[in-house]
Amino acid sequence: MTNEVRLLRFLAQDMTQAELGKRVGLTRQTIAAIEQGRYSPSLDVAFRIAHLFGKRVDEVFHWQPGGDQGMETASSDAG
Amino acid sequence: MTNEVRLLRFLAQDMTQAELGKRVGLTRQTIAAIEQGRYSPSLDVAFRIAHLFGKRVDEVFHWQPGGDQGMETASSDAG
DNA sequence: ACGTAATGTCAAACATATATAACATAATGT
DNA sequence: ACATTATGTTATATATGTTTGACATTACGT
Repeated sequence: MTNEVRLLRFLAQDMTQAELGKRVGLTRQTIAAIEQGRYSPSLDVAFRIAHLFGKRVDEVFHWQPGGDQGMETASSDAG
Repeated sequence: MTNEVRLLRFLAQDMTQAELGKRVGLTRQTIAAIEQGRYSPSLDVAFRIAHLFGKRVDEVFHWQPGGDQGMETASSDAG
């Protein structure tokens, strides 16, 4: 699970980690950890960050099936 | 934070909570709790569920700014 | 009436996200 | 040289997601 948080932060007038954290209700340490992919945030936090940058969650956070586990699509069963 | 999991599960050949849980790597209790909005899942789980139904995260989980806290948009600061 | 499948719900344990506090470095300005 | 700002990083504590095990209800088929 990678993300564009750091890039988006630079594009938003070089917003600092502390400033971003303050705006979305997180600490700067948590922002740093998220940017480095040390863990994936909660869905709620993902929505807050994406909304702040005017993006969709999937535009900010990039997930790949099997990047963690392996599983199929619902349609792969029906069709 | 509401979601369409239950609806999507019915549309997918009446998949059971247990079956959905098995496919995305969760227990049926966790699926039930998520459907009822008792808590919002992790971003990873949200991606797995959305992917299973061939939807985007924001199509499955509906979040509203201020539904939990109050905060602004990045552009609301710039102009 | 009985068994089974699907769901709701609860309590306790466990895993992970997040906060807080502290210390470190590099870059900037005085 | 010194202070300040932004960031990286660690340890510990707290909050919350998730699992496991159990028990209850409803609906269906026999």
